[in-house]
Amino acid sequence: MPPKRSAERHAEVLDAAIELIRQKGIDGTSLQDIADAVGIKKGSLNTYFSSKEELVELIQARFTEVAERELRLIGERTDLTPDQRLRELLYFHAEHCTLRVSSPVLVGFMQLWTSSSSPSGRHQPSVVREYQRVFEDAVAQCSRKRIFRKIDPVLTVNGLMGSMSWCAFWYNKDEHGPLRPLVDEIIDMAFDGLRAKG
Amino acid sequence: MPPKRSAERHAEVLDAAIELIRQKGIDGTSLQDIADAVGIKKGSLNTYFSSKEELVELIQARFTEVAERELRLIGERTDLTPDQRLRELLYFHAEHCTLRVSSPVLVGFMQLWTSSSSPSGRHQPSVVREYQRVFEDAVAQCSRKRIFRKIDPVLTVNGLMGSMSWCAFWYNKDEHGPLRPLVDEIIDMAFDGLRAKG
DNA sequence: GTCTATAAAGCGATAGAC
DNA sequence: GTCTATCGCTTTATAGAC
Repeated sequence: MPPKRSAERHAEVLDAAIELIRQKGIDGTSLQDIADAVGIKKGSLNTYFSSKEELVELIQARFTEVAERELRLIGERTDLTPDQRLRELLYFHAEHCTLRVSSPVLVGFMQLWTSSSSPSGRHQPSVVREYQRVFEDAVAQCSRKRIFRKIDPVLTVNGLMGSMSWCAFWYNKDEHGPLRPLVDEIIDMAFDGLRAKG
Repeated sequence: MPPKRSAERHAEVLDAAIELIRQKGIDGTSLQDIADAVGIKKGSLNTYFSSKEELVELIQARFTEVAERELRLIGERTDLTPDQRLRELLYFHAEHCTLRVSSPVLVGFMQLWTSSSSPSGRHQPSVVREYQRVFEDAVAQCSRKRIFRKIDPVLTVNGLMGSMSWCAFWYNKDEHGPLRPLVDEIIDMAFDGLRAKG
């Protein structure tokens, strides 16, 4: 394999690793698998990361970065009503779980994501906690504007995000077609149960 | 370690394996771990199963067996209205995912469960498919009795089961207390969106 | 039924030549 | 930047003594 410019190859390695982990999970993906996919030898991988643990951290960082940027963009949209904003947030989550992270690895990421990197303390606010807060705030705002009735935002978000995340388990593009209309219908049903009466 | 009666030891080995896999996942649990937990030597395990793959199949079979029995029992209860029956089914699923199979291993089981053992064909009706059918039938019956409005049972069940399964990710007994009231509240919100108008 | 011992394979990590 | 080669470790699986 001829040498390539570093940045280019670096991205290539990361992409291949993400795709393999998407299919087979972290434990199921060996460095040999990744090297084969890129077309280099296993030993050469240490140019791009010094250990498998570091590789996982790199992927995790990219995953988080993408999510946070998208969430911020949705939050900044002033053309949406609070419930429309919540809908966009939920759809993003469904898409993120379904299309970018497949079910085998979703739990792995959730665990990595949840576990605080700091060893001290027990249950620090983690990245996931902040991620979820965005959804809870959106629900609370819907309640405040009397679009939703008075509900527990945390429990509501847990229920809603479950319906979205679960798409990763049953949704198949070839079988079901585009994801958006399916998710919209699920959200419609859920929102109907949350709306203020009258 | 003194010899024990076969059936007794067999159950002991299976219980230990389930508990370890619950905590650390399938890949994260070695035969050495299981042998240590039972207090026998690794090599002795082949008395109870001939390979790790067979062990996983044994556990999977027990898991499925329990689920099917419980579902059948709920289905036979004549004291429940259709929506109450659906609620019990959903609660069972939440409990099954949350208390009996923890999040690290939930996906593993889902995959094993989903994948057909028969190599021919692509997407046979799997055990999961039949499991889900029970829920779809319960939803359809709610629609027929005009308790719910006219809705797509498949999509509805996917949404509802997602909310239930997701409990495995966020629910913590010490932090949240009993599971039942939380699940009931989520189901209340969801059912409110499904009820027939007027 | 349990043990010891070992085979055979795969893993991540690293050193050193080019 | 890539390769070869190898180390040290863990894994599953198996054979044979007691």
